[in-house]
Amino acid sequence: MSAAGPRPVSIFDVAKLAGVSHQTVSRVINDAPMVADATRARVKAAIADLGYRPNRSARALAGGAVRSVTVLTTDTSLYGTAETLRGIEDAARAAGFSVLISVMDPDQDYSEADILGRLSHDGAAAIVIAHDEVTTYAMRVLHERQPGTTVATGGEHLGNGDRDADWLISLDDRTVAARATRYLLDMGHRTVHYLAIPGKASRRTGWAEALAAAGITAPEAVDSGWSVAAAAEAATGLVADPAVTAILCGNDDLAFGVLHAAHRAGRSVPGDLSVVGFDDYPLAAYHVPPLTTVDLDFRGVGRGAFDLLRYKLEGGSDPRPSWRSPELVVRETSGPPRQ
Amino acid sequence: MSAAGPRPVSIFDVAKLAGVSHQTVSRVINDAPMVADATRARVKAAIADLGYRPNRSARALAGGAVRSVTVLTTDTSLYGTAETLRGIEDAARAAGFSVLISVMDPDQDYSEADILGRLSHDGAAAIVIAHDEVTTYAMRVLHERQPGTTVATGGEHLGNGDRDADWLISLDDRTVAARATRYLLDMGHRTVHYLAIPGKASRRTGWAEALAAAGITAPEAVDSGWSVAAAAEAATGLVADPAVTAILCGNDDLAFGVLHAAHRAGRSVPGDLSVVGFDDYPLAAYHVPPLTTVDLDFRGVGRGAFDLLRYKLEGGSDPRPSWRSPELVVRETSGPPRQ
DNA sequence: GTGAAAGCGCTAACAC
DNA sequence: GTGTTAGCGCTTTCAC
Repeated sequence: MSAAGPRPVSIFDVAKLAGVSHQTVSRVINDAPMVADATRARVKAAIADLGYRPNRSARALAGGAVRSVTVLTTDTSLYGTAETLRGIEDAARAAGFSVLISVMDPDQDYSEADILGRLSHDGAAAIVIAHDEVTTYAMRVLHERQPGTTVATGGEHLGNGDRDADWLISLDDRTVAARATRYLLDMGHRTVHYLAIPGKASRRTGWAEALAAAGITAPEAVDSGWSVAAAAEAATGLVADPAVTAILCGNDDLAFGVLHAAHRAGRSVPGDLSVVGFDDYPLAAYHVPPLTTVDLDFRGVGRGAFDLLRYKLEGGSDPRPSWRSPELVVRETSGPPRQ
Repeated sequence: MSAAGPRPVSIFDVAKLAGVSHQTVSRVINDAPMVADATRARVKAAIADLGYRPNRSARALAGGAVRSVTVLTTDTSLYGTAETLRGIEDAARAAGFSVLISVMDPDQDYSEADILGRLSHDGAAAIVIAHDEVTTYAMRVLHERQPGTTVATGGEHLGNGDRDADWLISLDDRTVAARATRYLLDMGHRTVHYLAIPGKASRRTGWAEALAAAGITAPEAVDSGWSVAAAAEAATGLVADPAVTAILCGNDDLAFGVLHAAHRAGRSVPGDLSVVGFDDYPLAAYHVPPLTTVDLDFRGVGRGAFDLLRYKLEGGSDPRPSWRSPELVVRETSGPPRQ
């Protein structure tokens, strides 16, 4: 069952074959200058011959550049998380970093030690994709214990205003939630209901603020879980009420759930009911009818998070935000209310 | 910009504080026997006091148990991949393994060295989620070079029959594709068309075989890309043809694309056209109308892949398959053809 | 039970 | 340009 095999080839084997010292081999594999071209060629040949591959553990131990990031998150199959992860990966790969992913259980209680223990070593570079209590806690702990090597994305700001800008990247979903709410109001809806997703407080805030700004008392937000099924369930009361003509949803899964519930309740969309989602899943544009929603550039944010981390780690030029701002995408699940 | 900080606490610091040798500390953190209870307690206290955390690189270098897996794949945001990854993570986490993920570019050409170089060291444990050319190649290379530490999932069998069973885990989508085809035929459709997803040859094969078994000459399969958009585009010809009454799709995204195209073409589902997907996305059941599709237990397969890997690495009891078999889930996008 | 010595594969710092 | 030496933090093996 065990897979021992012969001892893997090391830097010394290469050195011997090439007739140089192991240090020269090290120089070659690290593209260091100060190696004669002829020597370099000889070493490279030996490397190819032997199929030598550097051992990252040894490299890390010896104090070489680390070139790896640990991503902490709770659910890699959620659209937003998956896309953010994708963005991180893309950027990390391009920079020659490897990415470790550490998935936490949203229903478990973690200690500081639990969280720190997920890193491969003390002070290891980390990116937290924060979108719930557990990951928000992880983000706090890591930022406090190792601010120089931690970056987070998606999390709500810690209330430090701009001081968070050097480690926390987030999309301004609050403003765009307000924008979406106003859009519905402007079409003539008397109010807008909100189907809330756990954690994303800023979306709810934006919605409430837009209502307040219009002089409307916000109806009670309805809480839903993350899944389409939970949303369909949570929205049954809402869709059954003829007075409800517009619903803003915490994300597209919830919107799909609402659409399903509305269909079952015999309410037509957008005739009887306008539904607006959040996230712009790839499917949203191809749904029947196509879903009005908010485009959120998760992948861009993931890339941005990695760029920022790398800047903290290695310096270089200040990375400039490279992600799209959230934007309302009006499609066919929204319209003016029926007279 | 740099994040130096004080030297992290090592095993020696703990040893000193606890008044023992570093070796004893090593024993304690590895739960080795042969340590007096009093000593153990003292060491544990020192560990907590100092906030000591073992360095995984050092551990790996020194020949300790590795406890990490590298997952190779191309697209972490595809449903099947994301779910498989999730299954691997769940199982890995439960077993105390950390998971590294290495994303490859589906459009790039890789050499053997490129692939081997993605592992943290020679012979590092790897799981390949194979679903396209690049990952299939990676799976071949790794299996050939380090069969004892490689497991793959999703890939088509290499034609070795049962000999692949100890490293390749795949769902039998061929049989269930045939089953889905027969289901449509049995309802009275004269033939079934197939919208093909790249790579998944066994699904196409199952479809073709079922048709052949019914004495029907298979129509030309229509190739689509992975995205909903590509599918909607690819299916325009199909949905425009009134002779086409049933379409089996390579996955649910493609099915959603077909549904979209059908709607645009003014064909009703399932009245004019039956559509069957593959994968059973969470959304499928809540789509309007709910999508007939095939349930594929990716998460179970991911878990199974990890269990198998661990068995290869550490022995123990032979892991038994723990995933659900693929099954056709009939919902509301399929029915008998109109007379 | 516990400690001392050696070494994993590599890079850093220094010599030449 | 290149080689030598000394660790990185840990686990192993072998003493006691």
